Amino acid sequence: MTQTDLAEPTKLGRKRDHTRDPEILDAALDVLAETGYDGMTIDMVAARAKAGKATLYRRWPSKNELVIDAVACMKSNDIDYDNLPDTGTLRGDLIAMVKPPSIRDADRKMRVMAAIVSMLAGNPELAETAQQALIEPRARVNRVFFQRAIDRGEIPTDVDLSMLCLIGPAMAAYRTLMLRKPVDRDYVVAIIDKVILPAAGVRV
Amino acid sequence: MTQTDLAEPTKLGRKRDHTRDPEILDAALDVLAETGYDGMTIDMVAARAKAGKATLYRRWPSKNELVIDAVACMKSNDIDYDNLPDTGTLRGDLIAMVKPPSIRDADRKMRVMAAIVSMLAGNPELAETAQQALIEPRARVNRVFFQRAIDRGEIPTDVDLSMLCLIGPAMAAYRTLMLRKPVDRDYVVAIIDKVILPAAGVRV
DNA sequence: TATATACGGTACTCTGGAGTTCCGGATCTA
DNA sequence: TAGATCCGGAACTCCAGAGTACCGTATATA
Repeated sequence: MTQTDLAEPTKLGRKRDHTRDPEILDAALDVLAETGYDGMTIDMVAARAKAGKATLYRRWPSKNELVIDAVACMKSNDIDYDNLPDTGTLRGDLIAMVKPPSIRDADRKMRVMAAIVSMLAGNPELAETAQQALIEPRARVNRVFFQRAIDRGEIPTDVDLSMLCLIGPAMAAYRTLMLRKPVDRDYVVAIIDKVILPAAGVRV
Repeated sequence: MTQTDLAEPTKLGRKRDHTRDPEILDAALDVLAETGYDGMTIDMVAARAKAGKATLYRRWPSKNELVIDAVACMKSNDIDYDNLPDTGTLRGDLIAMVKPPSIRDADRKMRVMAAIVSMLAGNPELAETAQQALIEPRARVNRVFFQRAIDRGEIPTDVDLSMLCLIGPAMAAYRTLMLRKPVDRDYVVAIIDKVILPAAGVRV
């Protein structure tokens, strides 16, 4: 086999340790959430990940690509759509999603969203990534719950699903980003009971 | 009268043309909405206002103070709280606020909010200014409408006013900042009919 | 073993933007 | 009129941060 073989270059030298990728991306998310996009520096990320700056630039060509990858990786360890809670009532299902780890995870996502909101307009790739990683997963869970409620006859069949799915995320985002108040369990329950369920037309 | 008189220095020289202040602040808001806080440069603002950079630094000590003043000045030409529409129904009052100029104004406020969201955590003064100029005015109008509806017996007396007032702003902000879709008249009417009025407990 | 690449770490270059200074001209007071 | 301060505009200093280069060391292949 020659060195000019196209299919198998068979790299020489020490191999890149890809187990560090998630650690670096996680550090990037921490810094991003704390300081915002422009406040975040590559040195901060490298220091937090206990890595060299060159190591980061070997893996991502620029700060922008690193941030996009970091945002994208928030999607994975998220939700198992095949094993969502199924309590038999819409309220039960919605409340079941309000657990401390879920809240903490959502809070971090909010802060990351705050950090990149002003970039979305001029950065379509980042916008698309944020949509897929931060927006869509939560809406998807809600769609499952509302569809079940429709199938059970718990809520009318003519409700506006896309609108209903957004109420929770919208209220939580507004409280975090604009009002800068904590989204705790009591607040989420209040949103469910006072806004979402009435809007869904649940019998009271 | 000596020059060392404390009360009346009686400034010499050409006087500062304060009619330019609003023009400069308005230019700052345009640039802010278009490029975000960090994307905005003093040169951009000066160029758009057809002013010299020194003129800006004569009036505001730093970029941060300029932005705070610009955000604060969005509060004024806003709403006449003594002459709010009074149609006799909650729905009528809410719909009456959905006019093209009001929508355009709200859209600009949203973009400015997007531009500064990531700064709020580390900039309490800016956060307070944004609260007073962008958040509170709209909530205040809503409170008037909902209180009237309570007084008329149109909605229950035990509704959560503070929660109700946030639904509209939260849904509109989410759609603009996160989903990056336009908040047009149809969408606002849909929010009112499908979410706000059911949550308020209006008889249907 | 010789070579090539990864590693953490440090020092470097380069660019853009905040803030300052100065200019010629205009406008104010004494 | 003389001195002071404004104006728009241009040139300047200064610095932080993106990205690059190189070090000594570690780990891979041939």
